[in-house]
Amino acid sequence: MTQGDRSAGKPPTLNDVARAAGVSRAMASIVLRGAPGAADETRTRVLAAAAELGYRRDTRASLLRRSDSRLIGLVFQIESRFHADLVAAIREAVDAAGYDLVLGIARRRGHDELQAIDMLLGYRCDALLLLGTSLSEEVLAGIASQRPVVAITRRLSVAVPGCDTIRVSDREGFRLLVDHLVALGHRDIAHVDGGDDAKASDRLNAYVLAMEAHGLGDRIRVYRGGEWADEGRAAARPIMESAPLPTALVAYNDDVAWGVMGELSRSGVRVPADISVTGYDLSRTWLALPQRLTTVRQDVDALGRLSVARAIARLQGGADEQQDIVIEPAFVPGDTTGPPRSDADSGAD
Amino acid sequence: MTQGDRSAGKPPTLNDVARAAGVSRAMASIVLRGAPGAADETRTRVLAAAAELGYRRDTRASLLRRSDSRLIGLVFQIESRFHADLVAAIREAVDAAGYDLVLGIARRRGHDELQAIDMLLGYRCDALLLLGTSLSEEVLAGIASQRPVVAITRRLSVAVPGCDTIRVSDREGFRLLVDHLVALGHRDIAHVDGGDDAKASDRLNAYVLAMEAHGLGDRIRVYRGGEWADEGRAAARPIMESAPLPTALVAYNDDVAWGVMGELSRSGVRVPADISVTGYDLSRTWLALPQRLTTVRQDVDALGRLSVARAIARLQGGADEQQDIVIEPAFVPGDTTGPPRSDADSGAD
DNA sequence: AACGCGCATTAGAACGTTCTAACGTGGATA
DNA sequence: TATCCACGTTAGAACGTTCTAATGCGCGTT
Repeated sequence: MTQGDRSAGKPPTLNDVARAAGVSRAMASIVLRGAPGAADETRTRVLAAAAELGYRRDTRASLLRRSDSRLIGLVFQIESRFHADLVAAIREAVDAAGYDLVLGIARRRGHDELQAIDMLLGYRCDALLLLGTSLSEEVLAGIASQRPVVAITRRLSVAVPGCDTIRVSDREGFRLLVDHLVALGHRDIAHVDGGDDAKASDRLNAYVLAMEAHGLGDRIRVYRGGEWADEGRAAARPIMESAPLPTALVAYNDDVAWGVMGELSRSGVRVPADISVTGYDLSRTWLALPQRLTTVRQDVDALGRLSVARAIARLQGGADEQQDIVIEPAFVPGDTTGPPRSDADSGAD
Repeated sequence: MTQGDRSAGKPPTLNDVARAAGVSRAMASIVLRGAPGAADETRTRVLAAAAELGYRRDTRASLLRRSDSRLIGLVFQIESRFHADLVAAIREAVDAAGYDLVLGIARRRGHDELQAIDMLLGYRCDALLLLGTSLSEEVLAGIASQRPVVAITRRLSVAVPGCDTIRVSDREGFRLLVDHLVALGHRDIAHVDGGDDAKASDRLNAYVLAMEAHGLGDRIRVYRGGEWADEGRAAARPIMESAPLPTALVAYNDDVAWGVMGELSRSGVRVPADISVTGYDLSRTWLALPQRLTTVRQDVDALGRLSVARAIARLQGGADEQQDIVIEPAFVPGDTTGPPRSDADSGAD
């Protein structure tokens, strides 16, 4: 009674359970972690004692002692709708694999992405998943030398040992969008780009390639956008001030597309009557709206499943060669695209 | 050379740093944690050694040994836009207070909220913040008996020792909305409720009270909604089939409002010409859209700051009485509300 | 009867950190 | 000169778990 005052605030420990069940601490550990090597009778006795005491394993101690942490770290941007969808999918996959997920938040402007990674490394996560990271290949190499890294929706310009990537083919995605618009009769198709975002140049190139494939190289026009809806809104003014208004806009992603459309709408420009707009991602959030955005679906479930699988493959060894997994996108028709206005300079030259 | 192969995968430990700096492990610990009691010369020497080796403190061990974990756990719904805003604000406040944040995801249908809490308790967080929890007072009491809990945007029907709450006054919020609509000339103001969500009955009551305050008790009408945009969309059909169409809808939150509006729009009902709609929350996401939702702002920065402050006050003791913090909401006019159509039965009786 | 094997169980070390209690040392005070 | 104190420093225990190696035991085989 005078020793081991469990009655107080301290949560019960493995020792308490062992004592209550009349076994050694080691035995209690074996039972509670479901390891083989305990008699059925003992097992039930220990479990009963644990339940009785309200025992809960101390994760800190467990992680410290374990050889493999079975912990996967994930850095994402809390403000991104697309990231939210992806995090949910990843969580599912990580659960299914029997791992635990530790979340690190990177805020919108991404200055603290490194801080989040630092925290995850502090927990000694087995592997790191980075969502839409904007870190340089050099920095990534430094991190990947410590833990396996999977960069999701990111392409590397230089191979980084220990760092795999997984992404949807932007080239294919933008080809689908431009094909669609061209089929509708558009030629003046402009791009609202991703600004400083990591994937911006990829998607810009994809847009350029798609345009050139249709012989529209001279119609290429790019407006500065960004990653977020308000950056899309900011792009509306220069667009509306353009001499011949483009008849279609291919935006960097869904959020930017909605931002542009919002501002255009406010100025009386109608979508798709006056101008067609496309997005990229298929974020679930926007599905509630009356208008369905013509966009390209990045399959978050597949991205989640495959990235987790890749990380675990690394951990279990025998997967040392750097991989760049590419998923094919799917075109999703909506009602923000239509034929160009007849008074637009469709086939002027 | 044969002992302590730091060159291998193992990250350097405090022992390695101490050895490299020629001090004891305890001294290295003091320096690296910025504790007082080390000579300046020693301090620089240890820091240099740590930097040289690329030392990073092992959070697991540190947490295990520390008396106070300085860890605050937060459970939120990854799919909620409003939660995303709030998480960002909380993160800010937790950072500022010198604590660390551990995130637990509850998925949309909330079945795994307990699982997330379990995980946070496993890390022995000092305190728990629960966002829009749907747990019963009984379950909350069980958790709050172990750690201080702050339930955010939640009201308790029974006082739960150890569990504080913080919320925006729904009563005041709905009063503002109904006042606004009545001032515009509306009388047939219906409510699209929160379905099974925890706050649903609170807001329903708030709506009823506001209606009665205007002598509109006989005009009270409630449609089943929910917490999410698609539940709002599902509410559109019964609304449109109503005998006299309500001239205004007060929705449970922004997401539901957008869902309802989306479906109404698709059916040719125009907002606000044919029907006025209001939301609740002021989620940042929707600000990009051309239409500004008339809604009520829940100040996420204040909610975040105050809830963290409350949790920390509990931890530092002397704050044992249960608190129910209420913040006043702010009316945010938008363009989804306007005067009712003249052919509606405005003053029929 | 001696041996080997599989099984349940346990003592004790280990994980990397922080805390407690002590130590030595120099300088100021009595 | 003896005493005290502040300060920098350290040895060693502690946190709660898991891992390693060993122990005892019953049973079938040689």
